[in-house]
Amino acid sequence: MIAELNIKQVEKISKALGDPYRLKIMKIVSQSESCVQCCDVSAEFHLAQSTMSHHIKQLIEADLLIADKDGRNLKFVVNKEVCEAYAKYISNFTL
Amino acid sequence: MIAELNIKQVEKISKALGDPYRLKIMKIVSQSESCVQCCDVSAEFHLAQSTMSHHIKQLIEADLLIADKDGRNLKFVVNKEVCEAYAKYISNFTL
DNA sequence: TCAAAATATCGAAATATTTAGATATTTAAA
DNA sequence: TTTAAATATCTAAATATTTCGATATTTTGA
Repeated sequence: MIAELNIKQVEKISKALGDPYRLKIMKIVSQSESCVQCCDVSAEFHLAQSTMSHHIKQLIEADLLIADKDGRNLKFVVNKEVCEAYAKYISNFTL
Repeated sequence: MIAELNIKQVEKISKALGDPYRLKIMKIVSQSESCVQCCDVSAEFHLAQSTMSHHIKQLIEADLLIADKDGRNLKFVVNKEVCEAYAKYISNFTL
């Protein structure tokens, strides 16, 4: 269980989510049964490979995705704890 | 009750939250008992008035704050429904 | 070992965001 | 009615982000 996000983390997560491609990546990963790889996600977009790599890196650095290098592939899943902690932080604005 | 946010709205809200000043504004407004005004918030930051105005505008345009012009003041409160809808959208990444 | 696949990194151009100062607008109060 | 207060808008500079192409790295498979 993640304690609480600090404001710097919330800023970074918000920034990571403030892009249409990265939001779609989150959706794809979250809706997939198993781990997803970069090349799976890339196939869905008309973006250069280096651009995709950059977007995915931002999601990983914001801790929204957990990545695991598997051979020459990079697999990832949604970091549920961080998503929940972030959602909770936002919800607290309504108290 | 707000139906569901679409991805464009989520992107806009995330962008609005991806800035330290705007996050602090949300915190101040959410923690205040009553309505808050621009000049109250401005007092907390070392930013030009035009810059504050710009930040607040972004929060209002993202529907995170509801503003109400009261004489020469602009009062605002947190838009709880939108915050909840946004938090829910994020939470759904963990399903 | 060599070639191909998957991803990462670097450099640079294009675009977007942040910020402040100057000025405008609107309203309240003297 | 004049002045001051609160906020908004415009412009331009500074900074950050997005994107791509080229190249590097790592690993698998022939």
